[in-house]
Amino acid sequence: MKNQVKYLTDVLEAKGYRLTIARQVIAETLVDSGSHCSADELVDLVHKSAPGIGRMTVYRTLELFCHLGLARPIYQGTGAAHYVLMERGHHHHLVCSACGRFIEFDDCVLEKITEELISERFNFAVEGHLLELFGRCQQCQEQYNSSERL
Amino acid sequence: MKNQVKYLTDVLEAKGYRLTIARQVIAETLVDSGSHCSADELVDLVHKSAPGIGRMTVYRTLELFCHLGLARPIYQGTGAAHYVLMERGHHHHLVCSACGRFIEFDDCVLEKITEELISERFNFAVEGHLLELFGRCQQCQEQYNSSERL
DNA sequence: CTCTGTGCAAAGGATTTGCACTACG
DNA sequence: CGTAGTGCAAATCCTTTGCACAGAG
Repeated sequence: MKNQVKYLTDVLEAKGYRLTIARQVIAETLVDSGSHCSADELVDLVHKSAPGIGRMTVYRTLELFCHLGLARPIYQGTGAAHYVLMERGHHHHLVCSACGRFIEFDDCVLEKITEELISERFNFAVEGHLLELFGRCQQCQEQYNSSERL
Repeated sequence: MKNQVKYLTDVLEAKGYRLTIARQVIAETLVDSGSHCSADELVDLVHKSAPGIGRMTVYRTLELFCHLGLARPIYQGTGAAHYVLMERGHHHHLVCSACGRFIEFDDCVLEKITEELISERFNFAVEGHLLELFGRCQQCQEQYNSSERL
């Protein structure tokens, strides 16, 4: 987890971006949050350890992370976008279509093969991927039928 | 492609939603667009064939499609969310991190296996997935080095 | 006929500028 | 020291309500 933060800051420096207090705090907070939260939640969390850091800085840092392939915005259809960290370029999670719960997992063997195939077929230099699986989590399979209306 | 539209409208009816002109036009337009556009673009496209259909109806229909697992919003980090159709619950594309170009593809063999593994391990009823691969498309590999700044 | 779906306009949020100030390297 | 990064507030843009009307079944 500490390593994860170091990786983020190392990439920043390697690309010639300045390693500021704000960016460090934001990186730490994002990792601590479980690598998954909205910009707004992140602003609140950051304020707990460093009240001086502005909302804008959080937005801009997230944008920077995305630009560098370190994070990715995902949109849940309502409200604000969420940001997920892409550890070593990868992120996987399950999204429950009933309760919206996220279940993070880290299993990359099959996707590796996919990447190689794609890389060849489309002449596309794959740098990472996001795999989202949609369905019903255990609780929601028990609680609901599949027919609740919008 | 025609089948794709029929599938969408069939699901609507099967779930007890009314099959209105507006929904039909929106489904057709979304499929014609290549199953991938922003709400705003879709409003404009829909207006070309049916000027009477309001912006709200497009938003609400997209929300409905997402609720039914027929579409998925994706967020590119700037501006409006894009919506992609999930054909038979699946969608795959490549995103170029330099030019933002999308390359759609349809290759599902490996993911099938992944779904089964996940399903067992997490007791999660997988209904579909979205796989996004990030990297450089052919043109961008030729044109840029990997170090352009934000 | 009844209830779901639609359209409009206004409200509500999230995200993005513009610009002076701060601080990393 | 110079430039990249920051913070604030105002502006912008996307998306969502509220409510009366229209149309599908």
